[in-house]
Amino acid sequence: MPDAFWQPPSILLAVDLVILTLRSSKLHVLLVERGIEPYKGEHALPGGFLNNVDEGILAAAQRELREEANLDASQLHLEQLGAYGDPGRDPRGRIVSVAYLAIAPGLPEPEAGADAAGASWKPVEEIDSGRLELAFDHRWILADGIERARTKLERSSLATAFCNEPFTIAELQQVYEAVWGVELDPRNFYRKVQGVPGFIIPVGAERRTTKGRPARLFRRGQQTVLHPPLSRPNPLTTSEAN
Amino acid sequence: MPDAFWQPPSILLAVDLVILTLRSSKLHVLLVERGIEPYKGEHALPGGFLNNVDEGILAAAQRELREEANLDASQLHLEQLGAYGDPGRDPRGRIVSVAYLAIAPGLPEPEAGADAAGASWKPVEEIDSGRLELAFDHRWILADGIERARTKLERSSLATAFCNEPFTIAELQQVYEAVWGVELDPRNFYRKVQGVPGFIIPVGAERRTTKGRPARLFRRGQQTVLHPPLSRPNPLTTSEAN
DNA sequence: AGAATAGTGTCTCTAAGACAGTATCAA
DNA sequence: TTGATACTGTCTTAGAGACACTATTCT
Repeated sequence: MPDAFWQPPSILLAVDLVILTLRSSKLHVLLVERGIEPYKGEHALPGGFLNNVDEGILAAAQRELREEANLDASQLHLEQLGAYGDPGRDPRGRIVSVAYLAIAPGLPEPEAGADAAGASWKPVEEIDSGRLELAFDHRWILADGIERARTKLERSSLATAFCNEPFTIAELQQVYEAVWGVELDPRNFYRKVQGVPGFIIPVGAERRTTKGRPARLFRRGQQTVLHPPLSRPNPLTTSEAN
Repeated sequence: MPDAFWQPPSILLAVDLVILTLRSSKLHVLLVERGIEPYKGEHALPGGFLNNVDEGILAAAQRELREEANLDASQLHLEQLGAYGDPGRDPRGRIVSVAYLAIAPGLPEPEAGADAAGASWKPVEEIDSGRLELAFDHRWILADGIERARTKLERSSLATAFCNEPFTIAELQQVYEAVWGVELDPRNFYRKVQGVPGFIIPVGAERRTTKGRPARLFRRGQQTVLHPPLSRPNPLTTSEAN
């Protein structure tokens, strides 16, 4: 029990970014190679400390997005994941990190030529298969970010944040398949996506150059909450797993 | 851009608790009356600073749950909501608060006879109708907590955390009705709830004393993710609202 | 018997999933 | 024409919602 002379402890606050995108139909995350100790040379989520005591947490996340990933926060989906503050998560001392989830469309440049050298997109599969290790507790932050994206695809229009406008329905389907890690029937996907009012809007001009029949082009609709939802295929229940 | 002599700013870290329960079929939240400035005399969420630099954030939340609400964290659902750290949210300086959502079954005692005098259950309706104002940004934290509970009722067994065991299906229905703020058809509710494998388990002994036919009693099942989900009645879409 | 609460059955409609078939391009 | 991709239609089944009905208690 704190007495009259007790003072609350001071803590260092950082932000970390889980930036997801789709590259060649696979879910990727932006990682940086750490230039300083601890974990020097290892891969980590981009992030950093608050600049000063007056900087907002979201503002810090937006700044890091620009500095470390060369991305413009105003064009991206950005939401808070939560605070990660286990004592001992950072060997330098008590550091609490607020993690943010950012969703970016496929970028033209392979990676950002930003301040932080060594930023690169990595397939998330390499991390949760254990082939690629992350510094600190970033593996768990990433897992939480992916899980957040997975569930939000069902009832929100988050999937369109992975796409450059205009996009085709097949591109949108690739988003769902990559994030959920499943295959979807294109025919049913077409019907369902088109049936959600305000999800995607056909842009007058159609077609695009590939092989085969040209696809209609769409842009994001105004609706952010999807009804009916695009439900994820049944996860196995514990009783069904055998 | 930080130079070589730059040091990250130190910050004070607090935890705040959104503790929800059901009292006479209405959703209630536990509030304390602040005994010190700022906002002295006003209502606020229970919470407080980290005790020391080695205390975990979750541990601090569990401690506050015990100190301020006299509740045993090991018996309760407790999950993190997120970090609230806008500069200016606390007039004492830069204080970042990590909010937690706790779900408690209806307690036998009307309120906790704990250290913090003046703790009391308030209907959440009084707050978001604006009749009761909260200190700091606690109104928004509470709103986020309620929203989290609402969405988690659909796909998780969170609803049972509001119930003392054993419980009846009608009691469980009241949870859904109070949190969602809707009326549900009891007959359809029975069918759906019973149809979710592992959600609720009939405890051998049935019946209970009321007026009318005795109700069968249930306890929580082992399944935490519900399939099929209990879907919330359609929110009006923007196009439907007129 | 009547009121009250608990629980079942049945019908309709929407939406999910499976899958056949058609359309429009390039080579 | 063939191959490839885009898109449409149709059937079956699961689940949502509406609502009539039966069951078991108390007074």
